[in-house]
Amino acid sequence: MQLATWNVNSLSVRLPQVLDWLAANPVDVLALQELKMTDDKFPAAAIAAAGYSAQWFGQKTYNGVALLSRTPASDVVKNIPGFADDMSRVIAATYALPAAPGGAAQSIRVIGAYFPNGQEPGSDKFEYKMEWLKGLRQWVQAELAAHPNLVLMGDYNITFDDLDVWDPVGLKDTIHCTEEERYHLRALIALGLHDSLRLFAQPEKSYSWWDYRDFAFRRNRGMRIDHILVSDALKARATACTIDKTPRKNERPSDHAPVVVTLS
DNA sequence: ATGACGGAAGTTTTCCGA
Repeated sequence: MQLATWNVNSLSVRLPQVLDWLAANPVDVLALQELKMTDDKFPAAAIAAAGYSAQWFGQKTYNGVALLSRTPASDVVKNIPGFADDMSRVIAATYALPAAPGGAAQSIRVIGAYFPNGQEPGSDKFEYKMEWLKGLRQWVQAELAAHPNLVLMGDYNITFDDLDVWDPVGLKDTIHCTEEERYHLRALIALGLHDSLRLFAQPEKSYSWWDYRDFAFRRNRGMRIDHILVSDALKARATACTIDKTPRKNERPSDHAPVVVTLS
């Protein structure tokens, strides 16, 4: 089974690339972020024609998340229960999980999330990011208790450490790299989650986002801010995790690349 | 120090992203 996450920076613009990518990478579940469209504009028919069912949660202009899947979703939740939010940032669903060898059929809980950007430490948007992170953690803790097989994936807008940053000195304490943000990321890990990418050997300077400006992709000046966190039970089944830079080489790319995890 | 690029809204310039 494969699951992936991709911030597409406008699904209207990127739909052909998403369909091309799915044709080449027929993952079981794909979480999308930054749809930047209202729900009535979601291209459900084109996605169904590609063999995927979809759950989506959009809004005008900004944000918006979706889950595309080979099998139907159940128990869909939009945004964080108990955390009032007028932005569409979270969508969760449950899917059938193929039984492990000799085991019984199971289910997998998938949470796709577009974490707040935060703009600048000390700003109102940064404060909102901190409150959102607290609300998310409280809810994910309860979800983990209910669902041993859990994946939390999306655009976290946080780096774990210097390895995730092309210029850790120049970008020290700037947005995505502050100690406050990283505290919250480690707190998610402390719930019993694991950073899929670091379970496996990776190329040096592996990033998932590059600025559109200044030839940042060509110079590999990026950050790793898109993550797939898996629960203990799924860590035992994880066999690979990769960042696919191929779509970032398209003519009109998203600024993010997809991240893919493989489970046995 | 600033802006660079890209998208949306919407109409010419502004907000926002990361």
